[in-house]
Amino acid sequence: MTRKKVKRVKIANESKRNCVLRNRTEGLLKKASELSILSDSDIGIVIHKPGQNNFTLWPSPDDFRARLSKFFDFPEMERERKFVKHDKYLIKIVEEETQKLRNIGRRSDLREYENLTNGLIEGKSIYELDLNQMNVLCSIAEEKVKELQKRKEEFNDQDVPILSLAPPVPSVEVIEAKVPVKIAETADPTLIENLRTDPWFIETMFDGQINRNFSRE
Amino acid sequence: MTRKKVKRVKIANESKRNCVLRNRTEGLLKKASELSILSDSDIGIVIHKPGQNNFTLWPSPDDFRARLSKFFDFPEMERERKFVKHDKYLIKIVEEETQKLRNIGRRSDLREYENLTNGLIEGKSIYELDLNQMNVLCSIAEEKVKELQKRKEEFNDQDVPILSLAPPVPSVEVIEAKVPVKIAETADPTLIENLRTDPWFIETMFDGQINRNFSRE
DNA sequence: AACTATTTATAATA
DNA sequence: TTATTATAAATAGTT
Repeated sequence: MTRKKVKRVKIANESKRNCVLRNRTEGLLKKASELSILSDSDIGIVIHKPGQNNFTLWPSPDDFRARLSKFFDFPEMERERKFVKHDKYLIKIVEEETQKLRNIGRRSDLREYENLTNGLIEGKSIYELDLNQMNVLCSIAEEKVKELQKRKEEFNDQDVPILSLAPPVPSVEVIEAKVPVKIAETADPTLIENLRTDPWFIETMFDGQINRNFSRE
Repeated sequence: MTRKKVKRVKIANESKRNCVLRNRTEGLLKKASELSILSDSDIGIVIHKPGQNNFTLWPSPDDFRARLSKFFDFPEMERERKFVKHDKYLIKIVEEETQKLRNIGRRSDLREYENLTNGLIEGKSIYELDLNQMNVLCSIAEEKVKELQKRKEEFNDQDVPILSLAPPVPSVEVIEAKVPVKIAETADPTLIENLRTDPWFIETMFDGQINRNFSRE
């Protein structure tokens, strides 16, 4: 029974991760088959688990190659490769997250968070953030950590990789903040540096925004 | 609102078909994104609407190519291309269809139908069927047509492409039938020939069984 | 591999 | 297009 909403984070437990890979691959291929038939289009899918030398090609490798070569028969598309648009569902997820925060009845840095995520949608990388923006994100991230820790106590869930974010750090006042708010317990440079390189943090805050979708009318 | 169970047939109405393509493509990419993150694997998808010179690549074309080239870095896989296994979900769908027929309290040709679909699962093509097998399929197909016509009256559904199967034909006794049953109103050679080339029939009876899945452990 | 409580996807509609 | 929502389908945790 789907007891929890799915968290968009790599599953820590390996056997569970492989189980999800098997089950969801089947689901994905079914969806692809349906889409292909219903809308009369050709679809090719490749799935690879890094380090496994193990590939799934759908449909058969022959069909897959045929579909690919059709694409490569259009070399003029090369010139358009830079036309990249964002996946709609990712934008939607960010909007929903923002709305969720709003509903919790949030503080003044919410507006900054919104600006931030809008900027990210338009292509800003996490490495271009200024200190205050990073602090805002850290603040929100920390709340997420607390939520997760609480949930961990409730469910003894072993799949939430929150350990890398502990322990709590002392508070620091933010200098040169665009939005002059005091952000408690988040501005420690070590924590920020940890976060900058923490895959869980990046995926939690920015989900798959690095991934992009390409489509040409 | 999803008012109906989805039929695995090409949608006749063009604007609806395009709508489905848009909506379900988004869904498919979302699923792919989730699978990729949750199970820590690389996925590439190409979607092409024939005649449109319009390709969707996911993730970005660069990422997509990178994932592909990883695959082509394993030339020894060429030797294993013939190892093709059937999509589990297709086998499941056939089983469910068979079960549905069984539940309707079916006739003696059900066993033949089962043998038939088993054969198809093991690779037999629709063109290898003998006359009786074709008759059995036609018999069942005709019932499906009746169901569809009934449903059409109920819902005035313009998307069911059943016209090509009408009109009804006179009955013929089957010769050399493995299972000696008289199959009414189905054995007219013209109808059979029509069916053999009717895409709706092929897709309805055999769904996506032509599609195959390749996987190597 | 089967079950089922939930979440998620989506077909028709507005 | 976008939004809504009733229903169908997928699936996480469990057995």
